[in-house]
Amino acid sequence: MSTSQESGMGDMGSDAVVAKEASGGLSTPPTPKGRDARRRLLEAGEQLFGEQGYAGTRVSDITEAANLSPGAFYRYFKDRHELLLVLLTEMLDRAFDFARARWDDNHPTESVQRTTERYLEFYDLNRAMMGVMVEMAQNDEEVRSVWRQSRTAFYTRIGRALTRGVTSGAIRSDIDVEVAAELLGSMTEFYAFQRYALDGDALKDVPPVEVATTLAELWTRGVASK
Amino acid sequence: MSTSQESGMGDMGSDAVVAKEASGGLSTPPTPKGRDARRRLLEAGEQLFGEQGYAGTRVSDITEAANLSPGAFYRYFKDRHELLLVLLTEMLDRAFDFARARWDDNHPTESVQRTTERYLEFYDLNRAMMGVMVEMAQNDEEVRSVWRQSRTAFYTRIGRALTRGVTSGAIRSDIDVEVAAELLGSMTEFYAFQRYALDGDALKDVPPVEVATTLAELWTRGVASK
Amino acid sequence: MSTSQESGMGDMGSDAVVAKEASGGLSTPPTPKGRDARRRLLEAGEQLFGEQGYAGTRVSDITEAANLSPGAFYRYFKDRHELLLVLLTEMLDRAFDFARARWDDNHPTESVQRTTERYLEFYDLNRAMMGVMVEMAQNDEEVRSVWRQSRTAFYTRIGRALTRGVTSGAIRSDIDVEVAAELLGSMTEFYAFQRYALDGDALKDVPPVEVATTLAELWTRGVASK
Amino acid sequence: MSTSQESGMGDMGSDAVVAKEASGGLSTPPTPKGRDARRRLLEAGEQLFGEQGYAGTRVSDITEAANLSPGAFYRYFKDRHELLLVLLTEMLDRAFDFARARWDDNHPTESVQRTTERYLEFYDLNRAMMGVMVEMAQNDEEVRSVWRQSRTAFYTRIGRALTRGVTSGAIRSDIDVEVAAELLGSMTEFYAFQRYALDGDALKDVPPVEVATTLAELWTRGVASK
DNA sequence: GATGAATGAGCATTCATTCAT
DNA sequence: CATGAATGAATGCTCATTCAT
Repeated sequence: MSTSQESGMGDMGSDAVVAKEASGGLSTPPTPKGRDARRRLLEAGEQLFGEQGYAGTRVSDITEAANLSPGAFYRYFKDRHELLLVLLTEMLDRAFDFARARWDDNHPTESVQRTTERYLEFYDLNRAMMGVMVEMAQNDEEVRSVWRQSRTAFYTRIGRALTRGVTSGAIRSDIDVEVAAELLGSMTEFYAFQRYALDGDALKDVPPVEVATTLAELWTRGVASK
Repeated sequence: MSTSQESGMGDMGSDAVVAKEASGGLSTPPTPKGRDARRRLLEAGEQLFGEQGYAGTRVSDITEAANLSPGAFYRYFKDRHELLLVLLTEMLDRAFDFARARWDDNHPTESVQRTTERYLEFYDLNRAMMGVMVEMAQNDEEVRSVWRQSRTAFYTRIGRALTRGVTSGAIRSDIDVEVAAELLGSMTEFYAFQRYALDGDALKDVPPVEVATTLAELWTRGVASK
Repeated sequence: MSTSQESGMGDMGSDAVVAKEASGGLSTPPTPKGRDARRRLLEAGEQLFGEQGYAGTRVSDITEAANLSPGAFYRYFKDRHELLLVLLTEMLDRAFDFARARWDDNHPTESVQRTTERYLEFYDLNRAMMGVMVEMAQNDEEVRSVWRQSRTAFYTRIGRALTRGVTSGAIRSDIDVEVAAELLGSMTEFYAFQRYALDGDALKDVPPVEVATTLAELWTRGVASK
Repeated sequence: MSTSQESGMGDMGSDAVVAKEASGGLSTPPTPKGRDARRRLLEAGEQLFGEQGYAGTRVSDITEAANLSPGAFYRYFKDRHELLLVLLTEMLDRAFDFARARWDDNHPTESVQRTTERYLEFYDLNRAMMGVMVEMAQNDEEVRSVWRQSRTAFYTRIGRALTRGVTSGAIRSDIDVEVAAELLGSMTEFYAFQRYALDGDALKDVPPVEVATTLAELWTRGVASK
């Protein structure tokens, strides 16, 4: 019989995406003053990239918002692009951890629902940067790469849960687990993307909880009436 | 009893997205020479936007590829952005028509599978422009708008099929049809997006047909074993 | 017996240094207007590089002097550096032709003197750009290269004259013709350089003609009294 | 009768160029630690200016190579330019001393040869900084000045030797001693410059000794066969 | 219809130098 | 003595767009 366990979806967790910031600027300034400046740049970058997109944000916008001179930026980041990568990498790492929820093999529907809620919540909170990531992925191999790694980590986690479900008999054994994991993950991710990033949540009066419920239902039982 | 009918998924089709090109350039040049020039610009634009993204494609790249001088561009399009919109609009219209498949209420799984296959095929063929659309949607309300209309048309079509299924008893009546339609559509769309536009199809050895099958299965029966 | 002949010093002439300007901008604009603009940029560049050095001359200085907008520059030259190369190449070609003088094997001293006078005259006229060339040669391999080719052409020409002199018995046969050619050419070149480019001619009250005479004497008879 | 004497070429030597470093930084720091830091900066500067040119060398490059923080530089030198001047001045002083050789009025050819060998050797050793000096002379009056003073010292030394030679009858009295001195010095200097600084010694298989011999021959006897 | 010359705003980045600690 | 954070002026280059021919 299956047991309730912590993080049934796997633990590729925190190191799924490797930090990458050594190249140009100081990732860990030696003095408190420096660390503070770096932090302010990070915050300003997230804010502005989110509001105006990557292309629409000038380095000088960022330094201004961080109360620094233009030149100071380059002490901490090689260029605008490196700042973006740091921001995205950190966000994806947080997403992976955030969406991790207690998984109960005996109640897969509820488990999916819980995870989905968490995911939607995170997406809602980070919708702006998610949009930036999508924007950039098209022409930027590095962004594509960090995103791909993150998705892979998610799909792997889902795949493990499915596999365990197949073993325990809770999940049908006639489906391609890997493909199913990608499809199910895609369903959640793109729903979130279009709801929060693309449509700006404007017309959606359906509460996320209900979406999570429906999604969990579809996940586990499909649309068939029997 | 249910009947087999053309386009069970709805018919918001061709006029779902309204052509929009009257503002600046001649959408239908009077002379054959002019029509040819315009066509060449359209082709060059699709080619280059797809290869290098919108931001990475200069007007002069396009006119060069179309064997025209830079100035000539503005006889046919108000600006670079209008060309993009024309291209996207036409593509989305074609997508909607292309993915339309005979729908059999008695065999929903097969119907979904057929439609999905068509959709993936279209996406594969137009992956480059799909990527451009995603890139642009982030910061461009007009692009967001044409895309949203297109998605809405799709979801509506799916929703109608679900409603008909509920009526006929083939589909569970306890789900939110609208949300379900969005989720199911999202699953397909994002899978296609990440497979073709983001990952470049590189590592995918699973044939699209199999994906369509799995997806149709999940659609109709979910993952639950019983 | 030796004969008087045209250009006894050789004829590596006009193609000693190959023009190189195809890379970035239009070396030959199709319209007269364009050709005129390019010419104005060339003239302004020569003027300003000469007056303020390469490093001290901004592209905007040049376009301003040429009555053009900053952007226009790049229609005709890839960048500031290409303009410099065009200017230097053309100047060195002219120098080689300019310094060519009728050479009389029976009167080597007079021949050297004539050539030297011409050379000094040319240097005087082009002192500014000569200085720029020297400035740039230190860190710019391309400049070094065009200069080296030009010097080589000169030394070869001198070497031929010496060889012919050896054959005719007018020149000692116990010297290394090649080394001698380099040394003799160096003497002239550096004298000109320090006189015109470095010292600005300020303190020199010795007329060039006298210098040419002395140099020709040293050339042919050295300093020994008998 | 002529006598063999030390440094027949004159002794404007060591003080020909006045040290100039009082303005901004400590030319002689009080503590051993400070003296060491200053020395390291000097060494790093010579190294880097030589390798990358003046324009290509940042203050931070120098301080980094010297294991100091950027700010520390300004304790020892007013600015980057002052460091250069100190370096050049010292080098030119050393050059003047180094090239000094025993002069024998009875054997002028050998004396010239010896001096030339020494000069070429020094140039070879200091080619990098020589190149920097040439680079800078174009636009920097101070550099021009220290160089001019150094050359003048050399030419004066040569001129004295010539004058003495005229007096003793070893040298023709019909030449302009001053001009001849400049020309002869130029010949050596520019040969060295183009050989070591410009062409990088790459293609030169003629050993310096042979060059010195040929040069001494040309110097004393010219190219005329009798 | 087409050309190509001209525009000029826009922006990332560098680096010598200063200064608080 | 030394550090390292901060400055901010300076500038080359791009490219969408206009317009005279």
